[in-house]
Amino acid sequence: MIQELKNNFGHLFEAELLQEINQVGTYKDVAEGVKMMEIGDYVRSMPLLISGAIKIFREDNNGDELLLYFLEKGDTCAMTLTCCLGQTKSEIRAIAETDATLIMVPVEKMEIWAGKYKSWRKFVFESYHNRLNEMFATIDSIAFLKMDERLVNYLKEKVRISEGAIIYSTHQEIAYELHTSRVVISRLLKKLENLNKITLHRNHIVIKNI
Amino acid sequence: MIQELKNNFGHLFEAELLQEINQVGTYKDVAEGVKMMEIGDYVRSMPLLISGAIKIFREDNNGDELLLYFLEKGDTCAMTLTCCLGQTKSEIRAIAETDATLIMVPVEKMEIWAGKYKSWRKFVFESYHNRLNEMFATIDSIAFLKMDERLVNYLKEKVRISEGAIIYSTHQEIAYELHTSRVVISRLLKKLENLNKITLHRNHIVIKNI
DNA sequence: AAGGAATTGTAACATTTGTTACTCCCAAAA
DNA sequence: TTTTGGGAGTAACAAATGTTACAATTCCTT
Repeated sequence: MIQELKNNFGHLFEAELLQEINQVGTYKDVAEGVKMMEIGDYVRSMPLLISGAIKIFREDNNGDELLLYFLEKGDTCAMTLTCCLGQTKSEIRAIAETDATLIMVPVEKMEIWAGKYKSWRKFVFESYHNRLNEMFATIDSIAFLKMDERLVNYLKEKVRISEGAIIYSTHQEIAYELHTSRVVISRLLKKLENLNKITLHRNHIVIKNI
Repeated sequence: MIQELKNNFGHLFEAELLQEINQVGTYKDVAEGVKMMEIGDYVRSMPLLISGAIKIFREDNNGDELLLYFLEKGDTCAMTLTCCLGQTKSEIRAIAETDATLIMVPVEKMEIWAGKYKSWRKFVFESYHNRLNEMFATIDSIAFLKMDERLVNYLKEKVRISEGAIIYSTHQEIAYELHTSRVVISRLLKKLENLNKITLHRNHIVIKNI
């Protein structure tokens, strides 16, 4: 594990901290599609993402979902950070977008390290900063953009995350994540296909030049 | 100033930290309507809000605004926190919603105190947590609610912040903050008036039973 | 007092988004 | 092979929101 740690967090943390993480952290593999955290859950450990991607959702009272953002290699979950300290429930749902590997760190360490290591503080603050910025991007998207532009951004993000030009999603799944209806997504996707930006297939979409 | 500090932050910080804040912080009064931070600004000091309320805006490329949330007594600005450390620009605009008083703390202290005082770390983490939760509320609002419900929530929040049943805003101002058009707001306000929940006047709105 | 700007009310219409209903197609299961 | 269910295409319609236009009112300035 220490090697994985160095590869992904070596530039952030000093050797001593890496060593501590190595001692108390536990390795964890998560398969694509697995729910890693549910709204209302209490959090007992803090994830450091080594590989793969996690998608973070918000849900309203009617069970309607909205994709907020993705976590990637080198990220951690900002919600976890304060949930630990404050003993509050999770406000979000986390689902593995791809197969992922993480290191789980016991929550007690988080606060201890924050007092002990400047690099850890920097990491935690930057995590918050990144998450806030992603929330801003999400808000910009839903507040200022129309659904067709939101869809294009979504497709771009999916391509970036999956590192391939094929998106394996159904129209219904996309509709859930953007909080709209399947018919609306089908309509807009068809427009994009007519513009020669994508090609549509059953269960997958090929991105050509978005 | 030390007395103001004790009143507003005494339950959070130990005496030694209060003393430090008192030594390096400077008092600042801000009049209602004054712009306190602009998008793109670099931040050099961190505000601790003693009284009054600050409204935080997001803006898109076309200059369209959206109200994100309010800061109140005992709050600080989460953006400032990481902008300081990371030397990044502000992503938001801050405008005094009411007359306000704050204590400005030099940014260098923030990181130093984070290493030195557990209570300061707790304060900073909780600030992030609160801001994230406010962003969630904002996202819920624009993603899941229709404009009439958003408007009602907005009016409730305004009443709460101003601690009075009269809102001194024009329809146009409300439209800007909710990122819609004046006509839409006038239409919805009129409906609320017909439901006997508010009464409309030139330049102000009386909230009866929302 | 007159003029002008800001505020509000309202109608008419356009656009965007959501909903319903039906079709066809494909793939896995029986 | 037939059945079954999910995925996708599309039309028709409904609802929500945005836009334009104009009138009426109030307030401030000249």
